[in-house]
Amino acid sequence: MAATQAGTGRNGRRPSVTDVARLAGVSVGTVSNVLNRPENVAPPTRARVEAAIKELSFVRNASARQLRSGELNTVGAVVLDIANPFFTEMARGIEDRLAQDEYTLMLCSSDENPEREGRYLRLFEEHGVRGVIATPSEGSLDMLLAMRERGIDVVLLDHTSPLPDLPSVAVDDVGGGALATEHLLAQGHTRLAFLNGPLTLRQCVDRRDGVMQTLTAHGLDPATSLVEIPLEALNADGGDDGMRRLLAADGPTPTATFCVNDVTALGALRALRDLEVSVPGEMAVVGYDDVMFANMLATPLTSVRQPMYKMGWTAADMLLRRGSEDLAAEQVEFEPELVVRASSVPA
Amino acid sequence: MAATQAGTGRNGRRPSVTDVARLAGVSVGTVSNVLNRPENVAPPTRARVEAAIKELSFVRNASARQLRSGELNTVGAVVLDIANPFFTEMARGIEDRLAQDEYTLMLCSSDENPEREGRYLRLFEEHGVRGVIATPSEGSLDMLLAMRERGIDVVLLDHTSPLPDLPSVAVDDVGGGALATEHLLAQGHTRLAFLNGPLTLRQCVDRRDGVMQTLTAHGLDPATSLVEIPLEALNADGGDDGMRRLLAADGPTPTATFCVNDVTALGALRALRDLEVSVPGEMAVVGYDDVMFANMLATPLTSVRQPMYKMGWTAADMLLRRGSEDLAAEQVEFEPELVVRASSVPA
DNA sequence: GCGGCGCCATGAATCGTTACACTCAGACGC
DNA sequence: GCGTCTGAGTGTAACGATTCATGGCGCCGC
Repeated sequence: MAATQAGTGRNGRRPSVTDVARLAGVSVGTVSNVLNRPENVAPPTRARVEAAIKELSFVRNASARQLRSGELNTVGAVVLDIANPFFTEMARGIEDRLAQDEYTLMLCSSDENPEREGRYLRLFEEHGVRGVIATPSEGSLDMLLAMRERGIDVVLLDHTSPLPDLPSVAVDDVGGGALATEHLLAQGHTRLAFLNGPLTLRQCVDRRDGVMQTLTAHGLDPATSLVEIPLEALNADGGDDGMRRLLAADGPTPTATFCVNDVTALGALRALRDLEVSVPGEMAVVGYDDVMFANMLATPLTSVRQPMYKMGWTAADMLLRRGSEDLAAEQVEFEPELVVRASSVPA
Repeated sequence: MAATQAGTGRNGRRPSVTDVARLAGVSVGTVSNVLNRPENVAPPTRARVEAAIKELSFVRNASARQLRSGELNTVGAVVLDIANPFFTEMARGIEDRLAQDEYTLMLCSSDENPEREGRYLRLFEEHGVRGVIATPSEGSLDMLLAMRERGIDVVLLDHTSPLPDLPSVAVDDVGGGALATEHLLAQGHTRLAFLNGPLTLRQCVDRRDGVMQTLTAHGLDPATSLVEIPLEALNADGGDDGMRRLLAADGPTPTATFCVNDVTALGALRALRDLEVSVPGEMAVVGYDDVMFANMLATPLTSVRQPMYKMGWTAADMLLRRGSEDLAAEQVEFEPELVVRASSVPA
């Protein structure tokens, strides 16, 4: 009997509290109490209601619930590229911290496309998320600020905050770029290449600044000692293509390449292998992020390490703590760390 | 003036259509029309309403919207592990297909934890998602079936369907396990190891079946020719640990290892490197998935390739097409493909 | 000049849940 | 025996957007 009832699905609309109330012979208020304050309902009544819920396989309607009583335990996050281990590792950190407080995460990937990012942010807001963690691309900052004006907590991730009262978790990317460059200069390289992403991304700009500052600090002129290759895409294929373009270009070929992240470095190494250029002998390579597989590559990759998991965890933590305690905006900045491996130092 | 109005945020509640209507001097119905059927509103009126929307920085409330008019263009997906490139590549496929139809994706990671998976599925249902794409772990299948009874489209991903009318996208994992085993036997190995995940996961069971069938088909007794190592975790550390346990175990050490996926194979290779065991000389290694970095490792990894992106794309496509056309349940099965590299064949 | 037709805009009803003020019965104290 | 208190359950007004039957108004054709 229960089966016939419950199994009908698909045709009628979902059962509501009213249906449950009718079946259990109580009022809707009582059903709501069973759902939300069961201790206020006498055990026999509660049992009857629970039986009715099971019988109808009733599921609360989150929209109605939220419409009536405001808040929702969901946080939205927009990252640049979900296929990049750097971002998924951060996402894990976010998710783990949110799970502690029974929050859930809506994760979206903007593909570095501001329009897509905007669409997701709007969607989050329409859904009434409690807060947003975002790795903004250029132009979307205004939208985030506007959302904050409307009362949605915002934490920037992998992006230093441009405003004192906007919390953020970041890594000193200028320092990271400098770290990589210092290392290559110390190895005796004087002609460097930089495979970089679009300058609409803050990460790319900052790492570039670090490179530039370090070069000039060492008395080198970037115009002659640095070849910049703009990448089509910040993935392995982009890196592969960038390296091929670098090697095909006119003029003296650099002896060392700094890649703006490890995934592109992976592609660059692939191109070097295919073209039979020895690493680090003919071309030293340094990446950025130190993702899981960096130390397991054919040529283990020298990389600038970022504490990805911790960054994500911290961002989520700040968001949740802000919600409850309403404390001042923190701006956490982690220090990058150079991990030297065989791709930049001869054995 | 606009600024003072819009900038107040955080204190009052969000503006509603009523506020917009009042400011524009029209009725709520007209505001709704501007939002949903702008062609039915006279241009001057529309302009007035749009100005009011901007002035108040009004954002639609998705809960109310959905409560009244049913549907919502969101699809939920639960995958086993968001940090595994196999799943993120599938997620990209899903996302790209959904974006074509202006759908959005809520992505969650169950961590192979059925309880967590159940929580996410319930959340999806409460939110009224249009459909769910899931890589189910053991036990959650019942929940998915129940959701389908209640009218939510379900597509299984990376899981063959146990029921004729439940659509699914999968890969022949028995065949994949066989492929790997055939290959190792063809290389002359007779004592194999299998680093496998929990048998609560279908993938692990099927790949194991493929191994077993192949061994017996070749007249080998699994009891003597196969060492099974159950992994603590399906990530690099789990693989590292599993390989160490394998090497430390009593009895003759196998000469070849099949890892249930590439991420664990990466860990296994790491352990072998650290313990100075040569690959493939002393130990051949085969992985599964053929993720992006498999061919770039110190020892390029032989792996069983799965069309990850295409799987995700197809699953999303089936979901969307089902919604509109209401066609019969398809059960797509892709064929795995062995990619031989240096980790299993001496140079 | 009038019926009829489009075009626009209106506003009440509606979705499912929750909060809250309320009733009612029974227990208890004096 | 009367007031009071408590615990259990009730009924209804919100929440915010959408839908749809309704009606006013101007214009066209006969």
